[in-house]
Amino acid sequence: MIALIDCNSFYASCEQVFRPDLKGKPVVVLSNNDGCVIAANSEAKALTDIPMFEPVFKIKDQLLNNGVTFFSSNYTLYGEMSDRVMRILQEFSPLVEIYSIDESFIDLSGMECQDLRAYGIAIRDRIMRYTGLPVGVGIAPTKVLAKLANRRAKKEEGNDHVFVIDSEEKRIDTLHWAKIKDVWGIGRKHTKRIQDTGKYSAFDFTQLPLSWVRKHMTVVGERTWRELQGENCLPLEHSPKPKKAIGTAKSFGKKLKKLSLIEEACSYYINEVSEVLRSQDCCAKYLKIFLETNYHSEHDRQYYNSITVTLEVPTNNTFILNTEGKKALHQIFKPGYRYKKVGVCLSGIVPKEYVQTNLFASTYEKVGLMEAFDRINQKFGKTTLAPALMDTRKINQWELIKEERSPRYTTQWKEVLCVK
DNA sequence: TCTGGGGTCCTAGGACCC
DNA sequence: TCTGGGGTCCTAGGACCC
Repeated sequence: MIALIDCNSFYASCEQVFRPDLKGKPVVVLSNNDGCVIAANSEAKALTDIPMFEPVFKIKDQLLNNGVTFFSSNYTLYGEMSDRVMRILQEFSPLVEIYSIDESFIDLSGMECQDLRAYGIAIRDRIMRYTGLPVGVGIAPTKVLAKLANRRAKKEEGNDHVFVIDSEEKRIDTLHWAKIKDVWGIGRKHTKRIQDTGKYSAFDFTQLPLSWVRKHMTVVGERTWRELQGENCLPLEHSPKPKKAIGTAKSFGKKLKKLSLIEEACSYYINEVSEVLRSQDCCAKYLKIFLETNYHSEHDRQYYNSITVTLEVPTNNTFILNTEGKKALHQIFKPGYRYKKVGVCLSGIVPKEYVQTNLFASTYEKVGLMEAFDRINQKFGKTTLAPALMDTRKINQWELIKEERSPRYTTQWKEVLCVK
């Protein structure tokens, strides 16, 4: 058996943990740049029908009139709260697959004879007691069924956020209960295609011939179909796989026309992604830089361009990547546009001990330089050392807007909650 | 005026190899 | 006149996830 543990309205719940005055009140969390709603707690969802990813400016009045509290996203806080939850889960199973910031699959094989519902309740209660975060627990023989069980745990009254599929009757019953779009792995496009054949429940989907599923939804759809019948096709991952691509691209706080400021942001992102790359002991062969204007805006002239640089020798050196990135950016930058976003993406990622060197390469790396660079930044703070191109004093000229960010309660001494 | 960010997997088609 | 057979690698596009 597999359990899926998922935090309820995770970002909003994290904010509420440190603001007990907001208990039982509507809370929403906004995306970067305070652009869209990305999380809303049940009170906020109940109050108004808040569509996720709706631009905030369109619904701000509606939210304010209903006394909803807003937060800008505070990923430092959410990431650290997530670590706490995942550590607790390790007390319940030797195998925990962290699937995302707010959910994990855990292996319960060998425990089938136990009272799994009681076990699920114990997980739910311990996480609440240790972190203050509410979670839902779904337990079933496969991942896709565990996802459905988790959904039912939360949505159906009387389950107290724990639901177990441990018999054929419960499996069939849950498949009838679930709509097609509730199935993990079936998104908007496939839902529509399936509904066009006159099928509406997850059960109906399992009655479609496999040949149809295979033809229209490839092998990915076939796995989902099989998992719903109780056949395991998606094994738990024992260890996190190294990333195949590492990228970052954020909208500027305001539209930028000047190349020099875009350069700053670009070097900042390169610094960030190369640090992630080094943390997994890898090097990258390709560096992609892209630049874009605001495609939502009708009156602005539009421009998008990207360039992928093939590095002579795969590297994770911030300085080499910065030099290459700057050259690439100069090639695609065209004056006269109001730019909204610059992005960088590293790919062709290989473990650093397998890097294929090049006899004629002109780059020369100082051994140990980046290790020292990272250690100093870990000890004294994120940008204690940075390439000169990245002028941290100018950051406010392009950085994202986060007007309502809560304190970083758990990671900054100066921001620790004070109890009187 | 203001519209998120970071990923994965699969397939088809083209270019190329011997 | 007749024009093979077995591959790999890369990219773009589509679908999905949180």
